[in-house]
Amino acid sequence: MRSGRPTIKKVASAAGVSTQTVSRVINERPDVSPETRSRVQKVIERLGYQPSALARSLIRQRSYSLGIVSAGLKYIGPSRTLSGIASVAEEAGYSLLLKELPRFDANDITPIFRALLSHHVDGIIWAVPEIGENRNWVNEQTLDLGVPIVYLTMEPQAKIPVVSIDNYLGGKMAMAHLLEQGYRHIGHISGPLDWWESRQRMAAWKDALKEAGIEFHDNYWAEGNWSSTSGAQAVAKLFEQYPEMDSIFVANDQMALSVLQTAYQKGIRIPEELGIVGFDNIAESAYFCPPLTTVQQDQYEVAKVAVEEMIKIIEAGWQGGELIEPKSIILPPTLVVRQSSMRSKV
Amino acid sequence: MRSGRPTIKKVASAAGVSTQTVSRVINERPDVSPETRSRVQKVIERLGYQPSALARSLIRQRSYSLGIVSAGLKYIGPSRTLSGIASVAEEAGYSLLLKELPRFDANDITPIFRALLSHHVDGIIWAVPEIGENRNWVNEQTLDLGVPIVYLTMEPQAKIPVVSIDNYLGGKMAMAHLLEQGYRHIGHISGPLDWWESRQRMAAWKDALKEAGIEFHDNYWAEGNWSSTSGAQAVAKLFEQYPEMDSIFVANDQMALSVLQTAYQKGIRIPEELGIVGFDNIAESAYFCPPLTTVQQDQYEVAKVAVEEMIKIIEAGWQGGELIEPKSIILPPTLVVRQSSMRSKV
DNA sequence: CTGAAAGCGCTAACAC
DNA sequence: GTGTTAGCGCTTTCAG
Repeated sequence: MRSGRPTIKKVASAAGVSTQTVSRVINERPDVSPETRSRVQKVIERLGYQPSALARSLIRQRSYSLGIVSAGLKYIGPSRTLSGIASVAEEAGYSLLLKELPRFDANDITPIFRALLSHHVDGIIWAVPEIGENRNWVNEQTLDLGVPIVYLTMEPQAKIPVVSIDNYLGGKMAMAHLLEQGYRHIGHISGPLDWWESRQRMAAWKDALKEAGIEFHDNYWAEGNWSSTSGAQAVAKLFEQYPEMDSIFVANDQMALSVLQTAYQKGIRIPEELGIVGFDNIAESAYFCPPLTTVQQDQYEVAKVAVEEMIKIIEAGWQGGELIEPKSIILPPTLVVRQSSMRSKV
Repeated sequence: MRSGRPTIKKVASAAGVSTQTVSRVINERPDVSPETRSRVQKVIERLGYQPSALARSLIRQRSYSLGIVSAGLKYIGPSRTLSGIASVAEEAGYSLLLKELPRFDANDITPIFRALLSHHVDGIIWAVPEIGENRNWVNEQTLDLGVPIVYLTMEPQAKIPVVSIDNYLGGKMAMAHLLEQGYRHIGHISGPLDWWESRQRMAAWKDALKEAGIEFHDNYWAEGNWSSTSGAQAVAKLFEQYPEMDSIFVANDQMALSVLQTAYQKGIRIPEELGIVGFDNIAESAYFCPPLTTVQQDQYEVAKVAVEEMIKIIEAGWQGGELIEPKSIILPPTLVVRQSSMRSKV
């Protein structure tokens, strides 16, 4: 069988004290005599004793662990977010229990919550983008889990803590830049419109056109599904539907990549004949041909803020003080200007 | 305070039975009368009772949870691996405790193990690539954690369970393809040479040259650090050092991307004047200009095999049967041929 | 078939 | 300062 980790009992008997005294030592309580303390310390070292987080969680009714629900980890966005969550949580002394949804639009979330709660997590970070109906449960009355939830990437709502990038603002920044560069026939390749983020980015495009006094037509945009493949199809459609088009605001970098490829194949010069702005600033986009102008979202910052918010809520609830009024936090993206949109060299 | 989840006691008293009867019901033991069972079931439903995984782990000395140690989650490789681990573990009924190392070459792994063990994980999957000295501890005598460890992406060793892609074979496949296409002056851009994977890929390049009777010179290769930026520098160096070069085997797709960009800027035609093969098959590589030939590693499969192996070891150890002889599992990659290396159109 | 008692590893509350 | 008792939520004997 297993070698068996030492328990508090073993340490106690090896040091010739009671388990309570050992407990006091490992919790750094003041009421232990220096001699006893150091004697116990030595035994702990020698035996390589490590207190059981499980037993502690049970008795303290506090686990110092967070449940993280994620989806699409094989994509770069979600994994960057997770990476941020992991490092910030680590630093704050929280462990992470990870659950990945099999699909973005997974509806049956009950087992997820059950599993997380059965491990007594102190809070849950819902790091799944808002898509279609996949947030319907948020306001259900039955949703009293007894632990706080912080949501990432969803439409801010009253009484719910949400942390997200301002996708609308990002779209506006992209559009302002294109307009400033003198482009007037700006097309749009959107993400799937059941995604909240897609709709935000598209709304920014529409509003920017309107505000610039440019007429809008349904031929001016096409829907993709974030993949490069869908981007290639969307841009082909746009070239047909909108021949005067002189630039495109593309809802992510992967799709923008295939726009560049298509333009290259057709001999269309970028940025002279066609300006391109993407969204996300993936690592590769600085090395596209030509380098891609794009809206950068700082996923790490989102994660950091989310974890900090989570911990704040947990501590507040636990100290019995009045509960924190849940608030939404929307972070601004930044525009990274590169060659693909620099028509007017300054 | 918290609403407080119902405990087995509450269920028991609400159903008018003892706690073990409830226990028997939730564990689907046969020795409960149908009437009692259904009565208890109903109370469980009504109260939304969920047994505490913590308490269970404590008493069963078995947590059904795995510790996953990862690094560089913001990169696509590690996150694809994690994604695979998450879904396979989920399916097998195991929870995941995630720890991310702050750096790839983090040396102080003791706190990681302590944290994981304090949560009574049944096993640990070490999903950190082998770099420099970061595996020195593997064979230390002190490393008797009492739980099995499965290692990903490292040099197979006796008595240690390792799951990895065959990087050497991948390199050989890339080289065989280039040679078959008639390229003879094949350069190499390696990853950082303290990475085991880099060395494997580079060794394949060298050996393939040798086997093809092509002389080798130190001017024929340059070292990168996986990033596109480093790839740009490396290829610039190669063009200088090795003017006759007619093709390059690049150790990952990101660096290959900047080779394509450089060639484009210099007006070098690909694949006619310069053949390129990458490694990884990231999603974007099919949309590079031109589309990139590359060696595909199936990270998901690696993850799947690793989790299955882990569970096998756990179950074997737990059932008291003789321990499984640890074995290494090396999976073959596949070659994805695209335009960047298709000099001889068939 | 069902319940009572003991205990997983730890800590809170009280004694001494 | 230190030990004793009780109990977190559950399961495992062992009676009945």
